[in-house]
Amino acid sequence: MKKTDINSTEIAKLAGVSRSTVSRVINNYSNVPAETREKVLKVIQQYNYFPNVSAQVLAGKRARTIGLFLIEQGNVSGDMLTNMLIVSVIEHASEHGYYVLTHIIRDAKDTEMIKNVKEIFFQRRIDGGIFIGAAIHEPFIEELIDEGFVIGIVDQTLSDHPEPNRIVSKFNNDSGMKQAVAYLAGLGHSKIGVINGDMNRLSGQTKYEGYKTAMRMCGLQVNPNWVLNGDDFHERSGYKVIQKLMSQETDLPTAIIAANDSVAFGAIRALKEHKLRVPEDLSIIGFDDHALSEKHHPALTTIRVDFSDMLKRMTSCLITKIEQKTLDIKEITVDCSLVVRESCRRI
Amino acid sequence: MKKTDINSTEIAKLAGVSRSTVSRVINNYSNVPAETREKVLKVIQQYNYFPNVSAQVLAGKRARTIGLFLIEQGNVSGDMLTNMLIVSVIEHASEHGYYVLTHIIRDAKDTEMIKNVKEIFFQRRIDGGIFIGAAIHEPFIEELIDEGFVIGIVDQTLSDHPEPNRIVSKFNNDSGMKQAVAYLAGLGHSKIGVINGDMNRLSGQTKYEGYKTAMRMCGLQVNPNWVLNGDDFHERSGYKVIQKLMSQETDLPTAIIAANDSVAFGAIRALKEHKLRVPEDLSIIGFDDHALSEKHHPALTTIRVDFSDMLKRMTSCLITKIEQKTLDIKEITVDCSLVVRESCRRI
DNA sequence: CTGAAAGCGCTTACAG
DNA sequence: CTGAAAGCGCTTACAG
Repeated sequence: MKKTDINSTEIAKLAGVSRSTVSRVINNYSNVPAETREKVLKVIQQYNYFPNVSAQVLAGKRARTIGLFLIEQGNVSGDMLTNMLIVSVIEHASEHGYYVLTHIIRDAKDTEMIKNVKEIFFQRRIDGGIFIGAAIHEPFIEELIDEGFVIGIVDQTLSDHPEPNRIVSKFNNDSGMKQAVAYLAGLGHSKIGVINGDMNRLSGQTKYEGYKTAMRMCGLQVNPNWVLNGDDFHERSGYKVIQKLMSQETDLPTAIIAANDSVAFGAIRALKEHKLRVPEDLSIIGFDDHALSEKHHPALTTIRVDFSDMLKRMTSCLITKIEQKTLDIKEITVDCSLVVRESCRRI
Repeated sequence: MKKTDINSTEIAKLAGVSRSTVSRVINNYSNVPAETREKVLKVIQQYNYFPNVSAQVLAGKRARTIGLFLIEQGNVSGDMLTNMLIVSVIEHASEHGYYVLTHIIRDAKDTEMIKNVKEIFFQRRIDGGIFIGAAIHEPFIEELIDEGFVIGIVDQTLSDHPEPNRIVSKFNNDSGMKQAVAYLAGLGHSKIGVINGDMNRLSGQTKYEGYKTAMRMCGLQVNPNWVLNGDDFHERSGYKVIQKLMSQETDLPTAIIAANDSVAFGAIRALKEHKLRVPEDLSIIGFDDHALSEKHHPALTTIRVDFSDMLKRMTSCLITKIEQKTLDIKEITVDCSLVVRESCRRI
C-alpha cells in the first residue's frame, strides 16, 4: 500500500510548475502569486507530501531539532522532576515547531559517552542543545561552545562567559536560603543545620554559601557539626548523611535545611529509623517543591522553584538564538519562594 | 574558534585518498586494507570529523532515530511512570546506537496534531516509531502502517493485523485479574468491585473482561453496582467514581480492584474523605506497581507490570525490524504478578 | 583495492 | 514572477 515516495519533482510536475516554485511555496516566499501558491498547495495536500528533512538540512535549512542532555548517574527514571523537565522542553519546543532529541549522559567523565554527545552536534542532528545536571565546569560543554554550537546550560552563571552562543539559567538560591533560615528563625530555631548537595554543581555551592550568609544575617552561628556534606542531590545522600550524624556523639540541631526535597526525604527516612519524628523532634525544610513533597508524611515545607517555567524560557531563548534573531537575555534567573507545610514546628 | 566544518573531501585530501575510500572506512567496508584504514581513521580522529547525518540519510543510510509518541491528554509531566517509559526507550535505543525523538500527542483527535505526527514520519526524521497510550483503533496509526513505516504499539494485539511492519506488546491482564480476585477471595472477600479504566484502550477492556472471568472462576457474583466506570487511567478518575458511588444509596463492596495504581490512589483519597479507611473498611488492589505505590499510605497491594522490560524488548524489536533483519517475534507479551502490601485485609 | 561519477531531495542565487 | 542550474555532503554501483 506504501505510496512510493513522492518528491518535489513529482509535485512540480503535477502542479505544472518547476521545483523552484514548489520550494518557494513551501518556504513561504513572498514573490509567489496567490494563484500559483494555491495550485501548488493543493497538490501538496492531495499527495500528502512532506519535504524530506535531510535534503532540506543539507541544502541549508535548520534541522528544527534541539538536543536535551540529562547528566544523571543514577536512576533518572525514578524521578518525577526529571520527567517534568523533559516534558517541559518537549512541549515548549513543539510550540516553536521544534523537535527534541533526548539523551542521557550517565557519566560525564566517560570518554566514549562524551564522544557520543559531540557526535550528535557534529553530525548536525540538532541545531542546539540544553544541558541539565552539568558540573560547574564541564570541559566537553565548553568545547561545544567554542565550536560555535548554541548551548543552554541549566544552573550556571554567565559571569565570565561572554560567548554569544551560551545561554544559562541560574537559581536564586541565596534568596531561597534566606527565606528558609528566616522562617526557621521566626519559629524560634537557632540550631539550624544544612545538608549540602553536590558541590561540583553550582547549586551545591550557592546553596551552601546562601545558608552561611543567611545565618549570619539572622545573627545565628553555623555549627560545623551540623554542616552535613552529602554526595549529590538524591534521597540516598540525605539518608546517609543523617545516619552518619546519628552515629556521632554530637548535639543535634533543631532544624535542618536540605539541599533539595529528595535529600530531605532521605533525611527524614533516616531520622525515622532513629525514632526521631519530623517535625516534633526535628524540623526539616527542602528545596524544589518536588511533586511528592505535598503527599509526603509529613508534608514537606520547602522552597519552591518553578522548573517548568525556567525550561520554557530556556527553550525559547535557545530557539531564538538558533534562529539568529537578536537575543537580549542570555541569562535566565529563577526565583523561588517558601511553601509552608508540616515539616517544621515552632520551638 | 569554530573550526570551519570539515567534510569528507577534506579528510580525503588530508589522508591522500578519495572520498570513496573515506566513506568505505566510515562504513566499515571489508575491502579496505588495514593500513589505508588506519591512515584515514587517524585523520578522522585528529580533525574530530563526524559525517553529516543529513547527507548520509539522503544518500540512503538510516537516520538511526526512532520516534516515541506519548498519547496523553493531561499531565504527562506529573507521572513517574511516563518518565520511566521515556527513559527506558532512550536508554535501550542508545544501546543500539539509535537516538529518540520524543513527541507528545495531547489529543489524538486533533487533525493538526495528527498532521504533525505524520510529518515526522514522512519527512524521514525517524526510521520508525513507538506509540504509547493509543486507543484500540487509531486511524492515523493504521495509515502510517499502511504507508510501510515500522511501528510499535504498546497495549495492542496482533490478531488480525498481519502487517510485517507492525510490532505490538500486550499485557496479560487476564492473569493479573485472576491473581487479584484469587488473592481477595483467599482473604475471604466475595463482594468485590472493579473500577474500569479507559474502555477505548485495550487494557481497559481486557482488565474488565479479566475481572468478569476471574469472578466467575472463583464462583463469585459480579454486582453491577460495583462495576464503576472511570474515564481513564488517572487519579482523578478513581476519585470521581468513588464519590459517585458514595452518593448513591447502595451497599458497598468489601474490596475493589482499580484499573491501575493511580486510579487506586484517587479512590483511596475519596474514601478517606468519606471517613472510610483502607484496608480496615475496604480493601483495594491496583495495577502497575507505580513507583509511589510502595510509599503510599497505606502501601498499595498491586499487580506489578514490568514496563521497563517491555519497552526494552519493544525498542529492540523495532530496531531489528528497521534494520531489516528477520524478526520472528512481533508480539511481545508482558506478564504480571501480585505484590502484596497493606491495602487489603482478611475479613 | 580504489577512484570518478551519479544520485539522494532539497534550496537559492542567478538570469530573464 | 519563474525556471535552469549549482550545490549541500554523503554513499555506492561501476569500471578498472
